[in-house]
Amino acid sequence: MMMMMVRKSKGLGERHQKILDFIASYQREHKHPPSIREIGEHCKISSTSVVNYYLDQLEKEGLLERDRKISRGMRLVGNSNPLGDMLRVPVLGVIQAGEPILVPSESPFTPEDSVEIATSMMSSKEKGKDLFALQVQGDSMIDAMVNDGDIVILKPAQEARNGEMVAVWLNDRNETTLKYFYKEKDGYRLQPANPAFKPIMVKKNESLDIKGKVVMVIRKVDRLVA
Amino acid sequence: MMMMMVRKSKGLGERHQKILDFIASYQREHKHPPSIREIGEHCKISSTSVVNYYLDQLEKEGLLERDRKISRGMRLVGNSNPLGDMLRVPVLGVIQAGEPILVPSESPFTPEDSVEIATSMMSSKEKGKDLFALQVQGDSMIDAMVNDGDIVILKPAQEARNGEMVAVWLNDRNETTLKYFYKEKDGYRLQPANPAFKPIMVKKNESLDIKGKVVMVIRKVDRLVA
DNA sequence: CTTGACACAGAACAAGCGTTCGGTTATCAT
DNA sequence: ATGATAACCGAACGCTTGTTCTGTGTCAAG
Repeated sequence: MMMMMVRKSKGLGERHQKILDFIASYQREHKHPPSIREIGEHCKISSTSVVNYYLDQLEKEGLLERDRKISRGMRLVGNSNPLGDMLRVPVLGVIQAGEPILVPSESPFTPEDSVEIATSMMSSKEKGKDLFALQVQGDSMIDAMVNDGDIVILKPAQEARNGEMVAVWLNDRNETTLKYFYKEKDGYRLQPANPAFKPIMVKKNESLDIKGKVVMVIRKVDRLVA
Repeated sequence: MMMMMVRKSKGLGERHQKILDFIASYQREHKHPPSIREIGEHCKISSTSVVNYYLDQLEKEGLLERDRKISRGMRLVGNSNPLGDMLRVPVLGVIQAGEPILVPSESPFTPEDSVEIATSMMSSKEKGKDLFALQVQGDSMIDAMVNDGDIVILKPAQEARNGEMVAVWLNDRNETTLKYFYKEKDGYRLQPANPAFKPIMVKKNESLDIKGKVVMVIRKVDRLVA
């Protein structure tokens, strides 16, 4: 006689996990959910009703959501969900001292590369798709706590409110830099993120060229350093 | 007589864009692609054949991929694709000087929160799901170029290779810190990421408690700073 | 004025697919 | 034993959905 998978409703069974894993991997590969029959084939379940049976259980346990009556109408919930909203932010070039910063309109070429950021990591209003990214080259931003190789995500802007971190072109110093912006009575104060560094004071008559607001800094540490 | 949308094959039309946008928003909402008829309804196209007609064009222009014969078998390609592979990394707690670092096995509770990272941002081998994240509290990591509030993504580890950034518990100093790890002849050298700081030398007999390797640092700058 | 492409509509067809129902086997408490 | 329940199978039903075919009005080139 055939052996049944004995589980008797004590939590998640092997079959449940296998189905969950398959949905995740299928979704990763095809970018859309599998059909009931496809799940059945892969998990060696010969009847669609059994797959449906398991899917219902997974839904009851809150691991899956189903849109009844519509084909492939399912999605994984919680940590197992491999797909999520993301923004593809184009990396327009590099930012370094001594060279003007690129802004989207100035970029002559299509972005060579881009970085993907989960929308859940973005604050509500930065989710517009005008964001762009730059890779920091050199150690000139260490006072802004930004390392060589870091990726900064920027939102185009020509002005800023107090406390916002901006990318500015300092004409008299001939350099691009990242600083917290503060408007003061006699001009502007550009405060480094690192409290060990002193602020830069810019007088009202001097030109202050804000290029964008920094919304995120990302550092991949998988590379080695000397 | 009825006015036709005249486009005559010169690039992308208004209709094409509307369809693209609808697929993206539908996918964002339902986590699976729409059906041809759903596209038609929303874009005011009364015939499924016309939707199919447009979908074919979008595919030819490389903006869409289609899995023929299967329901809702389509996906956006390139920058318009709102969905992508991501890892949900649990934020297990905070890391701060003076307190031991949490490692996954020590965490007694389910993660309160988590951060979503695109797998494309991860180097190949860190994609296992044993990663965890900690939020930095305080300014004690500024020599590691890590700011108050930053989120560090860690991979559990008890040992490290030269050049890797590790989270260590320094017993004699009674603090947690992030440093680049180097094994030397008489012990270990812990190098701050910021070149302005001096390395910490640890002798062989002293205890060096590596808790994990840092694979990424993320800083959300949308919050304001004093 | 014709011709042909383009942009549609509508209907019909055939798969794809979720759902349901009757039936079977195994395990377990009573 | 026996009934209840969980874990299945297989088949049928019918809606969903992609596909295809015929036809129509528009517009620009010849």
